[in-house]
This record gives sequence, structure tokens and C-alpha cells, in this order.
Amino acid sequence: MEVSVSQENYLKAILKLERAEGIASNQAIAQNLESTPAAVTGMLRKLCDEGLVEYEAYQGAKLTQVGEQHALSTVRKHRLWEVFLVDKLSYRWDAVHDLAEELEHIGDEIFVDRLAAFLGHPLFDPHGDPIPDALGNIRERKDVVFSSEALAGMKFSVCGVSDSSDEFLRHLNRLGIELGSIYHAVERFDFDGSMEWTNDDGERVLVSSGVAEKILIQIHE
Amino acid sequence: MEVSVSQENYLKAILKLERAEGIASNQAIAQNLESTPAAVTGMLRKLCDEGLVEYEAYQGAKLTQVGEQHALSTVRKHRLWEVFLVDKLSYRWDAVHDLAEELEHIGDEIFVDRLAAFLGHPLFDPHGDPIPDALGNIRERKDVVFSSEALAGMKFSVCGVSDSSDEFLRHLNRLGIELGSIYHAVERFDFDGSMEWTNDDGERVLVSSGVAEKILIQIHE
DNA sequence: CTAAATTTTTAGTTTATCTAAAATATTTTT
DNA sequence: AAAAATATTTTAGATAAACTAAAAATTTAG
Repeated sequence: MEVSVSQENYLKAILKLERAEGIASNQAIAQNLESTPAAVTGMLRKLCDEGLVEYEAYQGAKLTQVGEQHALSTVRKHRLWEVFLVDKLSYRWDAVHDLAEELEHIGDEIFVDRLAAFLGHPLFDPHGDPIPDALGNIRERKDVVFSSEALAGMKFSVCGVSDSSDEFLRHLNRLGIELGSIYHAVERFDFDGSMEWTNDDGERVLVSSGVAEKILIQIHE
Repeated sequence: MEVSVSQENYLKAILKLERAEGIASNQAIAQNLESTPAAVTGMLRKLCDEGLVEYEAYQGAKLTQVGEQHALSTVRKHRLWEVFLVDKLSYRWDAVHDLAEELEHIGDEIFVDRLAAFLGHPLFDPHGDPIPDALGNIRERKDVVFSSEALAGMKFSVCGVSDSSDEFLRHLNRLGIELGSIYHAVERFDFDGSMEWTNDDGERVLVSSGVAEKILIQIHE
């Protein structure tokens, strides 16, 4: 059973929606893949026939065991390639998504496992997203909150973002914020929810509420 | 102008045939790609429209400058990925072709250049085939002959093969022959053209004429 | 200058996916 | 629980990219 590129993208979308909302509705899938509900129905039937998705008309979709493994393997490949591009080929974190999106559809499990080994079995990709292991287990991070939760005086490190779009990441580049950066929350300005942070070198950044709500942090003290 | 995977495979086949025979005949292309002459005609028209191939009905095909650059870039990617798979992911030389065949269609020039830099700008792939540089120049090797030319008493090193099929390479694995191996030609048996070689450890191999005709060597003395 | 070989044309076929609009089912509201 | 709103499916066909078989045309070789 060969799973096409398009089918793998469906599986990824369903995985994401299932984790977020318990079930993947037709409409949500269509939105995710910039397609239409009618097209989604057609593909769900096919994925169901192939045993990758559990699907009953009008009831939305869930991945089967096999489907979930396949989706996780694709996510694993995607994130490993992102690590490769950043660590080995010196790409910046805002320039790796599209390439990884192509590379994720190539090769078998052996290939991925060797790639993972070569990269030193990384646990997180360049955006801080966890990389599933060979069995599909995702090490969810503990004590991770959005930086908008940080209170004045707290020290924290940036460990992820909830938006990996090029535009957002480039904005963080301009602010000097990157994965692993350590800051103190100095003050929150109530009238617009923006925050001032400072690092150990005394540099200050002003972070708007919209940005703060997309940055994941671990609080140190 | 997007060049499809299938089109890239046509360009590669035409490049190969053009180098070998001056022009790529319809039939030869069809044979190479396991297709039919009628299908080839259709694709040549399209490639001609897109400016990748020079083509007049009944006259066979040649690559344009643009087409040749594109084909060389694909070959470059293919061979670089083979180096990656062998050097970094510990694949054996007989197990890399199919994966490289998939990877060669991904990414742009920047990506290839970074991959080449990461690998240390290798000049040859794991089968001894030369890797085109970023400008498409292929460093053809001097003083390379088929091992069937070696005379008794000559010392030589294996630097390539003219057949990269898994079967042939696995046969060489069984004989213990690999890229860089150094041998002396001990004797040629006239009745079947087979040869006996020996290396510095005193190990002997018997090489049939068919095999000897597919191994490229550089003579040392 | 034929005959043989090669190439092109013709006229679909295949596969995989998508779309618009109508019909149907489900959910929400009242 | 019926009506209204929302979501999903069906229908019917579109699209794209490549392929095929067989007939027609062209080129090449003897």
C-alpha cells in the first residue's frame, strides 16, 4: 500500500486536528489543506478503504493505529530534516519549513532512523517542537507556558513557538529572540498587554501581546 | 517554469545519451525510461516548448543550454545524496541508488550548494562517478581504463564502475572489491578472459571477463 | 528505389485529485 | 419538536500529466 504525498498531508492534518480537538471535522481538514469539504470527503473515503482512517459519514475522521503511525513518521521526518537543515546546512529557522515539507515524503523507516542517529537523536526541532521517536512517542514538555503568562520579575527561557511561519520567525529574528534565549520579565503594560523583557547583557525587548502569546517558555525561578 | 520529476528524468536520460552517442534518439530514450516511443515524442514536444530541449520531428533530441544545466544539476544532486547516504548515514554503495533517485528532485540550487559544502565538495560519488560542480563542469578523470586492460604484473587501484546496479555492486562486495582497493594483476586466463588479482595482504580474487569489463582502474606502475 | 526501421499522429485511457451545485444529514435555536 | 442554520455528501464533470495501441508518415539502409 503506497501512501501518496497528498494522502500523507491529509494524515498530518488529521493528526493535528485530532490532538487539538479530539476529532477532525471535514471542514477543519479542508481549511488546513486549503481545499474544499467535498474534496475532503472523497479523500477520507479512500483513506478509510486503505485502513488509515476511521470514518463514518457525517461523523468526522480519526486516524487508525496504522494511520497514526504513518502520520507520526511523517512528522518525525519533517522535524528531523529541519534539524538537519539548521544544524548541518546552516539554514535559519525561518527558512526550513518548505524544504522539510518536500523531504518528509521520501524514504522508509530505516532511512529516518539513520537520519535521526546521524543527528544525535534530537528531541526538538529548530522551533522547539518535539520530535516523535521511532515508535511514535512524543515527549511532551512539562512546565511549558506561553510567555504572555510570565509575571514581572520572572526569569525564563524561550523553548518554542506556536507559530512557525516565516513571517513570525523573522520578526523574532529582528527582536533577537531565539530558541534558548534567557530573559527576565521586567514589566507588563496593562493598556495593550505588551511586555518588556531584558536579558543578562542588559538588552531590552518590547514584546507585543500578540507575539508573547505565540512564544513558549520554561520558567526558571 | 516548473520542471516535473518525470521531465527531470527525461533530461537525465537525454544528457546520458547525448554524451554517449551525440544525439538522443526517440527509441533510446524510451528504452532508458522503460516507456514507448510515442510517449517520448509527446514529452519531447513539451520539453521543446519549455526551451529545455532542441527537437525537430524525426531528428532526435539534444539539450539546450538551459536543459543541460538542469540535467547536470539533477545529476549533481543525485551523486551528492549518494555521498551523503554512504558517508553520513552508513549506507552501502549498493543500497543508495533508489533513495538518491527520489532525493535528486528536491530543492533549489542553494540547497544543493549547501549540501555540497557540508560534504566537503566531493569530486566523486560512491561508485566513482564524477560529481558536476555548481557550474555543471565535470572533472573527467585521466588515465582511467577498464580493468580488463590490465596486463599481468601491473599494479592498479579501483576507481569506478560502469554498472551501478545493486546486483553488480553486491557481487563486488562478495569479491571484496571496493572503491580504492589496490591490486596486482597476477595472470589472465586466455580461454575465458578471466583474471587473477592479488592485494598487498596476499588475498587473491578471480575476476571474470564480464566483471573486469565493468571495473574502472587507474594504473600505478 | 524499395523494404525495414523509426517516428509521429490519432484517438483515446488512466490516475489522482479537485470543483460547483444540489441533496441530505446534523446541530442549534426557538 | 419543528424550523433554521450549518455541515457533509453526492452528483456530475473538470483538470492535469502522463501513458498506450495502432495507423500513418518519414527516414535510413540495402
